[in-house]
Amino acid sequence: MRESARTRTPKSEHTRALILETALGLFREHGYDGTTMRAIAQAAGVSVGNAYYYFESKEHLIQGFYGRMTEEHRAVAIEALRGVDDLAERIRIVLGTWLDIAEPYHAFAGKFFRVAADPGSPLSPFSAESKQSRETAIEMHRLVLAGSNLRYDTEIERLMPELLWMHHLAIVFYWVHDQSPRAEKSRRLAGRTSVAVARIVRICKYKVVRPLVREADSLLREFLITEPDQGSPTAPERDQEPEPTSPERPPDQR
Amino acid sequence: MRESARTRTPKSEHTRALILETALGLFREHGYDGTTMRAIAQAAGVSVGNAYYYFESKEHLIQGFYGRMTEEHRAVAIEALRGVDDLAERIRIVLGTWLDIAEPYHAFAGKFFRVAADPGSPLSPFSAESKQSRETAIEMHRLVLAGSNLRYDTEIERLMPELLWMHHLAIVFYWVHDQSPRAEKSRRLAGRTSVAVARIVRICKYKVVRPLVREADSLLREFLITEPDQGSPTAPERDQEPEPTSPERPPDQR
DNA sequence: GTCTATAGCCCGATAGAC
DNA sequence: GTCTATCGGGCTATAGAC
Repeated sequence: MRESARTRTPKSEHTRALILETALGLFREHGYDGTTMRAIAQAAGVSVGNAYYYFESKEHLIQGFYGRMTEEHRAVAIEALRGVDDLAERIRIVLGTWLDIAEPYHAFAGKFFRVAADPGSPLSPFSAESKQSRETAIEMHRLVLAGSNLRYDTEIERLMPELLWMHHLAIVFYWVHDQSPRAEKSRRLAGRTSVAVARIVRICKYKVVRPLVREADSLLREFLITEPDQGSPTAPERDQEPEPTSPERPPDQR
Repeated sequence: MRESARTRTPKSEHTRALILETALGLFREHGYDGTTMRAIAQAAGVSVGNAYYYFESKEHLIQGFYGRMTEEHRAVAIEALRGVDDLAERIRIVLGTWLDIAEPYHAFAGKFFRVAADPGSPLSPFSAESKQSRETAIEMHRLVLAGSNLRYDTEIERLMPELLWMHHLAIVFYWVHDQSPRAEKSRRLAGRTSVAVARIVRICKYKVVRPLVREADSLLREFLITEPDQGSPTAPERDQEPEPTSPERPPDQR
């Protein structure tokens, strides 16, 4: 049922990539809804059935897109971060490069986002299927911190990468709704919040906010951190886990 | 083409309500995808065409649901708030009553949320069509504040209702992903964040965080408040801007 | 303005042959 | 792995009744 992410033959790799590229091109040109699977198949020179052989559904094409973009962003961002050690600026760079790369898909991003928001969807940023992309993204934020000259509070140290990732998600959320010309508003917002985030990190040292920081830390650990073993709010992830406690998810999912 | 929200004849009101109730019942029973428009029409004893006469699309049924629930929640919450003046508790009550009311639709909430997340959708909490529900909700949070015994900082006073509303949205977001038995995790989270929010409000008085507060205020005003002034409840929306630079917004929206 | 009935388009998805 | 044929369901169209 679930074909493992990489099937080895180079032929199939090629076909898969071909279908994905074709689809993304058409999405950019005619939008997501405006592009039919038939059109994708035809443009790629394959049959509809074959397209479905590689991508379980039209939405899974989006996941392919997401994965590809995460990889590309990682490479570009790491390059752009070289030599910069101010935390705020580093954060801004990561966001800025993301906005650059995502720009061509802005119009289509709404549909992407919609699908990603469905907790049952494999495209949810919290889903098991997105794990790879998610971890790539979080890992990159770890680098953002590691390369900065800022001493941050150790209490939230472990959570910082996740927090920065969520900051990223928040900007993405804003961007999806942003209709300003070159997404200028999103860029300015990213610049401002980057500074604010860095400032918050700095402020955590002060005593007045200590209890708040501690509470935040506790909250995040209890409700957000999904990794330890089982329960993300989202889904059971490990394949070996045989349908844990809630067999009740009704027939909505596919 | 757009029939304004209330057509007065009681007959049509009744039919509309009938269709909506029937649909929600079926959604609860078979899920959103598992319920066809044909089935809804049949169960309600109307024709498919008639269902579409009242609801532009299947998704618009969700909007009807959202509006109805907002109304119901308002009534229940206001009642439950009576005599309580601790801010944290008041916030918790609003969230708790919402979770109570929403509970039966939890399984179907994923689909609801998914649609709502599409910025182009009339169902987006930020859309013109959702304005009524949105303002009802924000207005209620104004009451939450007004009835509390807490003196909050005047600088962010005007923004507080919106902020509380966003806090609410955040909890809803968590809830949608929450698979714990009676949404217990969401409830506990709501309780904890309510206290945290009240604490943040209180902390705003301290000098260390002054610059941060000012920055937050400025950020929110610039990037969040979308309605300059033009909004009367009946106002035309001013939604999609002319798009001088990129005439390419493709045919995705409806 | 409200409603029925039905035939049909379109497109995502699937079955099953090769 | 790849195809063609077909299905299911959202949505539309039409034509007419009250």
